[in-house]
Amino acid sequence: MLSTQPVSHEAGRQRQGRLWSNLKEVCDLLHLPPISINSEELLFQHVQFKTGQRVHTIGQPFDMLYVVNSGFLKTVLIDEFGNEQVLAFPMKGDLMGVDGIHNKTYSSEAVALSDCDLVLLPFKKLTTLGRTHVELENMMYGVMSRELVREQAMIGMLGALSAEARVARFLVTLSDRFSQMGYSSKLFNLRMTRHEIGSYLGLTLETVSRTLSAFNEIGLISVDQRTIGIKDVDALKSLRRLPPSRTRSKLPARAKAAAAEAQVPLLATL
Amino acid sequence: MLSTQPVSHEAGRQRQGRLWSNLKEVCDLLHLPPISINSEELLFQHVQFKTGQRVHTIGQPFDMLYVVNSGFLKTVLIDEFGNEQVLAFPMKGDLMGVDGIHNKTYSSEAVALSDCDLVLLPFKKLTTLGRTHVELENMMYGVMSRELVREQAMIGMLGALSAEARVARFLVTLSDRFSQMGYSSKLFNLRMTRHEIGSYLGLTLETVSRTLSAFNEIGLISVDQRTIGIKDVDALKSLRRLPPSRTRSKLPARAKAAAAEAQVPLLATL
DNA sequence: CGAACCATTGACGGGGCTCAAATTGTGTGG
DNA sequence: CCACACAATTTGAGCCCCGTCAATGGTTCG
Repeated sequence: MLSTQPVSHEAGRQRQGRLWSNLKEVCDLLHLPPISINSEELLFQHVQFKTGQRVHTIGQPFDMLYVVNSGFLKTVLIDEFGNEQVLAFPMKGDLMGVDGIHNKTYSSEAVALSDCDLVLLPFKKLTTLGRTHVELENMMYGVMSRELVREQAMIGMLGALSAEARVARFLVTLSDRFSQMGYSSKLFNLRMTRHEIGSYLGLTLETVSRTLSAFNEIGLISVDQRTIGIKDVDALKSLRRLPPSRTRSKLPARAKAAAAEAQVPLLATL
Repeated sequence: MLSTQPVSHEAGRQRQGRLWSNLKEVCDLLHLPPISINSEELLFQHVQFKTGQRVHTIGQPFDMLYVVNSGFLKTVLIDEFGNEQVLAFPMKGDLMGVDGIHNKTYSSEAVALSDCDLVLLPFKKLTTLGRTHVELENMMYGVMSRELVREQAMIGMLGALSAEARVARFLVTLSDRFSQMGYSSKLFNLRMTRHEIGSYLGLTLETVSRTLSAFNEIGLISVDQRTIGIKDVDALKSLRRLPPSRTRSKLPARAKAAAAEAQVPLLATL
């Protein structure tokens, strides 16, 4: 039902019956300092996608980047057996399509999980413009680097955290994102299935479901189908565990602040 | 010992007592089409690092990209407990430092696993130059996008493959890389410890060790400490398994070629 | 209103982590 | 060059987390 999703598109204006955004609005969306560019007339077109529609598919010729203005999506890899591997859940302010630059074809698939409004960024246009506007060029590099850092963090999580910790982090991250977007950080609806969450976190859907139920029972959250209430953010944030432990480096003087106080004793002890 | 490591540096020339490379040589190193740029005099300095030395550390101000000309390294994340998470094992032709563009500080640490020779690419110089040379700019975007795609594949692996499959893939990838570099693809030395491999693959060092021993026993490889002999590449390549299975998408008509013939029945059945 | 799809929960087993010890390799100082 | 300390690797035993299989009920949508 998407009841909590706003229909208003702050960024964007009508023109020729469609929505368009100027560069400043795109920068705002990406959480980047606005670029003082003379060409105020530079506009980017929006496109709408309905739930279930594909924004781009694997192998499709690349020519566009996309910025999410509203709505929720998933990006997935498809392996040789047809299995989906969820890579991310892009939402407002996220950039999509960067993986297509290399090879000139998209290497992932983007699917709308709800009705979406996306800003189209023709890549050629962007680079051409960047050549004369240093700030734009820096923005491009910055955004791509940010994506890379994000993925590195993801690798770190998949490589080092337990199922409980992954789910907890997932919830905290979602909460933060919703908060950024002006929604409640304490109560929100998941736009994806347990299956998709599991794929994203490297877990099965049953483990995701069980972990959510466990969090619910000990009062960290409330769960009702796709409605999640965050009850104890701090507990969720500090919930860790190190299955591949003994992975400690021998340079203890490194942790910026061994300020990691006593951790929640994890669920098993309850 | 590094007995199999060549001391020669194909790319690079002496000048002022140091090694320098021009743009064409850098492109070759990165496996990119050579850029026909007029400034033949454009040279990039090399720097040498000894085993154990850090190329850059987390938080250090960013201003350089690095291309590996020879030697082996690891890039790592450090979590709040001081634990290392290995992100990659850069070797000849790999680019390092891209994660530093965003935030102007490196978000990972690069450590030399052997004596190394790196080409320094001052980022400012690169972008400035890219503004007047479209090809160079495209190269920059392309390389960054390639890194991103690589990390996406890594996420897919960590999220979907069993321990055996991860180790098998790791070996095949290494074999390919060594082959590319002109070494034997059938016999090579690991430059990293079991611990580092485990961190990279999201496993414990014991699991890595046991898996290698198991591969050895069934004749897929030979193992003697850090010397690996590849006996049956095809078996290693086709060795998969899908712990988070049932992850099959409901659109079976997708797999580009259900050409996935019968797989090796995995170790457990032997 | 029925047919998918989705979520929850239980039972069970095994893959991989933990703890432990023995062996071998590696680096450093005398 | 050798001896010693330490790091790396291997291997075993045990167990627990989480994947697998299965059944039920709820939700959605044509």
